[in-house]
Amino acid sequence: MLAAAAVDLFYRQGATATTIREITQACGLTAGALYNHFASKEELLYTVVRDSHLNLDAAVVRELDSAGDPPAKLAAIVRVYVEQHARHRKSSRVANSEYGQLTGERRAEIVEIRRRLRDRVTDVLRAGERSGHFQLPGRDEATIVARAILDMCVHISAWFHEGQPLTTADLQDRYVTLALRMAGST
Amino acid sequence: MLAAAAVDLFYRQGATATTIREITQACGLTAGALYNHFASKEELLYTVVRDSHLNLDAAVVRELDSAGDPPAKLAAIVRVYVEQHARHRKSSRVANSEYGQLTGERRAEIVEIRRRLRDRVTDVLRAGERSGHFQLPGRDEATIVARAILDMCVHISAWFHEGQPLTTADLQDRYVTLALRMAGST
DNA sequence: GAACTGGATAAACAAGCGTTCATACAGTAG
DNA sequence: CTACTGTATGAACGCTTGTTTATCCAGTTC
Repeated sequence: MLAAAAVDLFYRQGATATTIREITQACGLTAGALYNHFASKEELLYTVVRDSHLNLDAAVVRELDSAGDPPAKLAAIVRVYVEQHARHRKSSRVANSEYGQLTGERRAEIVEIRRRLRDRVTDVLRAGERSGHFQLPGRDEATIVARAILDMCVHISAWFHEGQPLTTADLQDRYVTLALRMAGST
Repeated sequence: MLAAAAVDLFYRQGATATTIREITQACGLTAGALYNHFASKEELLYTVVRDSHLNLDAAVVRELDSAGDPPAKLAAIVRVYVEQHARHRKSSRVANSEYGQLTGERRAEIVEIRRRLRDRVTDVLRAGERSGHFQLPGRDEATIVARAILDMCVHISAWFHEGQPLTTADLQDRYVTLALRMAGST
């Protein structure tokens, strides 16, 4: 409940610009009540950001396992990313734009998850390059193309919202096509 | 000088998390001195954000005029975007991630510039679709493909920094290729 | 040299921040 | 009934925030 209110406010105003009193008031509580559930404002942000990243990572792993060749794997990843950033756009956007406010170990943990997520895409692109399924636009380009694909997928959360005429499923189809084209899928 | 220090701090910490005293201290001044140059913290942010947007817009218009067919125009836009977001990554990133903190008329002005920038890309994609240079992945997809291309270009500023082995010029070439592939350039 | 200007200062301001704490109260267990 | 746990409260804490103000000083202009 508190976490949900926090996501909503962080999404609209940014985490730094959002007040403990705003968050608790949105749940009909007073400021002090928050500290029965979270040790600090940063821990609350950390919880929200980590949950979003872990959900995404788990979904990617799940879909990756049940996909076959590199094009199928890339399509699966893109499908998951679009789904996550379209359907849970508030928490996803908070996760992506506010994780930098974390400090120390918490920040390091999130950065590590993000590196892992990026590597999964890079690995698929490299495998596809070797197998001849993909033709990337340069030498050792997998990391760059991975970043480009992820940037375009992640930032859906900044502008998309479900409704006429474009559904999440539509968006998934379009973005899979775009990603495969970027990879030079044959 | 003050604006440059502000860009640097906004880039590293976010605008809300950055203090007037931090900005002025970075220039060897005290807090009050800022108000000889800017009416408020928001006006300082506004100046920084607007300058970045206007520079980008001017560069896009200039290059667009001297490019021929739709593929050349799309390539020109991507070149400008990559250049701007790679070489001036701090101010670009601040412009893109902090403009939402502006309020009222100032915010409306920036939102309008951003819409115009997006429309320039959409128009090129539509023209290329009509002329047969492009084949977009669906019906009336120009707006979506435009967003995807811009998202991937803009967010270079979050991870790129000039150096070995990848130069800005390299990145421009790669991203032009990616964008043309996304548009289904023949 | 008098008048004016632009820009700097230290000090203060009210408001708001995240956080703590003593207290209270409802529900559950023994 | 008693003890305990979980959670809420309101008031306070010390600190920081953006901003204002009276004052000062170095140049420039006449």
